[in-house]
Amino acid sequence: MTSLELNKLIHEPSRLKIIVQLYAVERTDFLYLKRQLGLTWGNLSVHLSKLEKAGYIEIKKSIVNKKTHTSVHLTSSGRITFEEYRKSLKRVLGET
Amino acid sequence: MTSLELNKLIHEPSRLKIIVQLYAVERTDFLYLKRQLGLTWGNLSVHLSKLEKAGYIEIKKSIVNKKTHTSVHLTSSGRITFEEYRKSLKRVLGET
DNA sequence: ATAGGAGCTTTATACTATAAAGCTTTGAAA
DNA sequence: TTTCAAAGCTTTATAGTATAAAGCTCCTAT
Repeated sequence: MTSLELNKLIHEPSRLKIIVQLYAVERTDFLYLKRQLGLTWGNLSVHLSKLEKAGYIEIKKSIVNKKTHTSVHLTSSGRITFEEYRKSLKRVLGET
Repeated sequence: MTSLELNKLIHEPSRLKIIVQLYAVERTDFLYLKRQLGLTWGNLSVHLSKLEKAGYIEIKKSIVNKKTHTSVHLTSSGRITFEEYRKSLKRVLGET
């Protein structure tokens, strides 16, 4: 049963989608994620903070055209953790 | 994004495992699920109630050897909903 | 100067999962 | 024969989490 544990931080739908996106493109920004996933500012902000705190993503802030610009990328820890999550998920789903 | 919605009732890890189990065997009992998934009485009880309320499973109580015996089976609605959930999940995971 | 919007963050509320306590029946021992 | 423990749950309380609302800062246009 231990091998069937699903990382809850990643399992949450919005965060799962964030990670999947980052897994594909390596780096993206706040606004793109917001539009892509249809989240509110607050919601996305909180999710990103949690993922950052866990060390799964890195958040970089810069100034572009005099506006703050937040870009996000998956850390190798995040990448590996996601791959493990996927394996667990497959085990949970089994032969179905 | 609508097609990427994950049924939260099914997405919750314990309930997902319950459904996967039922999907495989069609009918099982309370104690088996409890041992198989390593849940407490209370926890399993609550999860089953929610799944029942949603119409995904049917709970039947009977007396076996003078003891109450709770058996559970997946309704066709539950089966179909799970299959849809699986499809959504695949779409969310995409090419990863 | 100030009004409005972009780009977030922080706080509050409402929901949900887990754990603890309780309930009922049976069976065995004192 | 009453009482003690255990099986088999259910209900209630607590603690954690997600979403929504309000707030903050910087910029640009008027």
